[in-house]
Amino acid sequence: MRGPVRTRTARAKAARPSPGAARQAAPAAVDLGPLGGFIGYRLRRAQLAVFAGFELALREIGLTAGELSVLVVIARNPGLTQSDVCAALAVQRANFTPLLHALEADRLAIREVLPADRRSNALRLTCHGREVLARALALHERLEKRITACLGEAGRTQLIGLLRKLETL
Amino acid sequence: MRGPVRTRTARAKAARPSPGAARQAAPAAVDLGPLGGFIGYRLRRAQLAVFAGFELALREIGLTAGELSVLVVIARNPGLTQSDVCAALAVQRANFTPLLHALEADRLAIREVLPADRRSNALRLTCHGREVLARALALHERLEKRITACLGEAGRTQLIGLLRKLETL
DNA sequence: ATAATTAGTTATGCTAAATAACAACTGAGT
DNA sequence: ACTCAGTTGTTATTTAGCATAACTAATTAT
Repeated sequence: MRGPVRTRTARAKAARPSPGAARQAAPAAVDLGPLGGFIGYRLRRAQLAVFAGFELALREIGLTAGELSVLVVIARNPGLTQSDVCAALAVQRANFTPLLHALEADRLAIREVLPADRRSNALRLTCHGREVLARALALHERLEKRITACLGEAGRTQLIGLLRKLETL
Repeated sequence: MRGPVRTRTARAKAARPSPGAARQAAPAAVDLGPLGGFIGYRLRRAQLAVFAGFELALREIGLTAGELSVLVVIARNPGLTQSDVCAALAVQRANFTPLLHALEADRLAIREVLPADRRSNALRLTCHGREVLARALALHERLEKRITACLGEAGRTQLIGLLRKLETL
């Protein structure tokens, strides 16, 4: 069963110093060479950290980053079709279907067949969906706060600007 | 067979205007709402673009981003163990094994059992590996050039600094 | 009508990433 | 010398993200 509130895998095993632990010699500081200057590498490492933070922040709601993004877009643009959302978020239509069905199964969103064009569905949030979204956004806000604390307000704004430019590469 | 030069999937289908093409009404500009300010979202979009650029740039060599990063690290730090590389690149040891074996099968790297500790392997590049790495780095340079053209030299430096900060979130 | 397109779906494959379990090996303490 | 906890690399398995091809149903152009 996949309710709107899902508990992910329980992590955190509390790494004890452990008695017979062989104390690691200083990690020897591996030289990354040119890799450290690769934007792609830095993006991957940063994304790993941010996504870990995301999962931590939204654990109690149990929404995926992808699911949250879809909820936000539907909330802001009720009546969009699946293709519209897919185009907006750069998701393949084929991959969007199961994601949306999951949201529907959780009673967060509904697909409404349009009489005008019976091929496409108008997407809307349920009341419950709006509530969950509001909670999720509040939780997510904490993550962004953490990021702002890490980068500074100016740094955060700069970063977004730079990443947006990269998207048009 | 998986040679050092692999041709990935052939894309680029040249979207023709096509005769009976229904001219899309203006895409209606979906409102992303707060999503546009999510660092995680921006990271994903940027990474998509950069990785697409990576694949394009390295197509003729056929190295994965992960593979290239491993080659760079081994080249710079000959004799590292698998665990060392994994720690340096934030890769699971279990996932590293097949990656390394692929590099070995392509005669780019070798595993040398240490008499001192017969559990671990010292990793080195073959001559061929060094050659391929040099070519790969040259090709990758083009990508970084494109990125610099997109962000400016200052922007590129800023971005790397900001992403590094994010890694420690 | 008929041909071409579009919207959504299904099936499938690939890669990255995570986890658990295991054998071989090491080293520290008794 | 021996035990035992810990490490190294491996295998197997699972999951998520992204991609492509092929299909149905509905729509539009000619």
